[in-house]
Amino acid sequence: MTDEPTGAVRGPGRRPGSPDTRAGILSAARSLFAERGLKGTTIRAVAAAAGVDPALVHHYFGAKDDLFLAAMQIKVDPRAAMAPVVAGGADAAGENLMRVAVQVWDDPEIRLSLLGIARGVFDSDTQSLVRDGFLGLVLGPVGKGLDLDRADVRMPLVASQVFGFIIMRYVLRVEPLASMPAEQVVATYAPTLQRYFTGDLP
Amino acid sequence: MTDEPTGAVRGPGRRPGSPDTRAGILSAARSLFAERGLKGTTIRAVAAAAGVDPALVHHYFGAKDDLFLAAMQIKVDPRAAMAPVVAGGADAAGENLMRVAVQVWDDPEIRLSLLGIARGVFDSDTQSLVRDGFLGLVLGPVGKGLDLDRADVRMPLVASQVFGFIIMRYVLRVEPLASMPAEQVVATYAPTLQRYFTGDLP
DNA sequence: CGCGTTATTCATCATCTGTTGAATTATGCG
DNA sequence: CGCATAATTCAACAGATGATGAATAACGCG
Repeated sequence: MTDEPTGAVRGPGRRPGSPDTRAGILSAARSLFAERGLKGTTIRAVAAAAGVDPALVHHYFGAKDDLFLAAMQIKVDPRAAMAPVVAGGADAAGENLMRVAVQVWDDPEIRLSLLGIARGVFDSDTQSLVRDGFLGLVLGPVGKGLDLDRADVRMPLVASQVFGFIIMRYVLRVEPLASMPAEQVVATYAPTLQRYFTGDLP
Repeated sequence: MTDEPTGAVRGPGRRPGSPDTRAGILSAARSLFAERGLKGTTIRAVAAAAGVDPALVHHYFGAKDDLFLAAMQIKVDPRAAMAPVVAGGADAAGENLMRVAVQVWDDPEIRLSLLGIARGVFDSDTQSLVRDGFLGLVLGPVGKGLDLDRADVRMPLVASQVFGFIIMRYVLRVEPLASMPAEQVVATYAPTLQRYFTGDLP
């Protein structure tokens, strides 16, 4: 019969050619943490989503909080992330933000960290964890004398404003997310947002 | 000696003149749910905050989800809540919203339901619970033919936008909430918000 | 090949959590 | 007063959860 011993590898011991289990766990953790928050996500659920044993999660990442912090580590240079927005000067910032916003919205990793805070998906303890890690990421270079100005802080603030609207409509189900004219929303906000970049707003 | 048997009432049985235990439980539940979310709040924590036994919580409210829904029940007539905003017509809406916004921000009960959704404090399961209860509250009268227009839906949408900014600064600790010029923020947004009420925005 | 190292699972523990049922005391109605 | 009813606590259970340590299998270097 077509009895291929494919899959169903049982018992302990190293697996033959497993690609990158560590990345798989991180990916699964990101999705689940973003969806259900810290307390709502169990190590077992992460392990199941990654197709591994819960013990392996601990083996790689230690305690649950450590896994969470690891999942929050997005490798985005704030200066680079800011560049496409401020390209063309303050005049184009509003319009540029529109494209960046849609981009970020479609990027699960960035969305997790930015929106994770903006949405406040997490309980207060978790928010402290995220905030500290995020502030370290965004403001860290400043502390190291890299001469970033406040625009780096403005980006997540402004972006969260834009996304807040979208999220709000999504949560309230005023209309499905699929039919959401994100561009239109951002364009509407652009004049106000632009003033952030010109410095007219605190 | 001054040995008053005040407090420290041990053992089962009815307590002498307990004021309103049920309300105390609800109040504690509101605070904790707002602070830590559904999954982050335990029945034991609610009971401890209310100074009663966990079993009593179940006795009054049944399952945890039932308690949560009970805690979400805010007795606010959306038409009445909307009135001070739309008073004076669309021209004054932006300014009126400023006062209402500050009011709502200071009202823990309203804040819990409105911001609870806006912040997305809760996991996805919880959000469904909240959303259903909230939509029932806001849109229920419409279903019953009370002829509310979309302004009732706009209010939480707009308010969440305003509050979203405040929350964002609070979470990121750009500056402490106490020194936040809420009026200035709302005033800044007023022109855009106003267009919601005049119907220029979807 | 031999052997240390790494990857992986299994079984298990201690703890926390939601929930229940019995026991106990006050209240109020007749 | 006597007794049903409501209020309240205690003890306990079953399930889930974070975490650990031993066992096992593949890998890679000499």
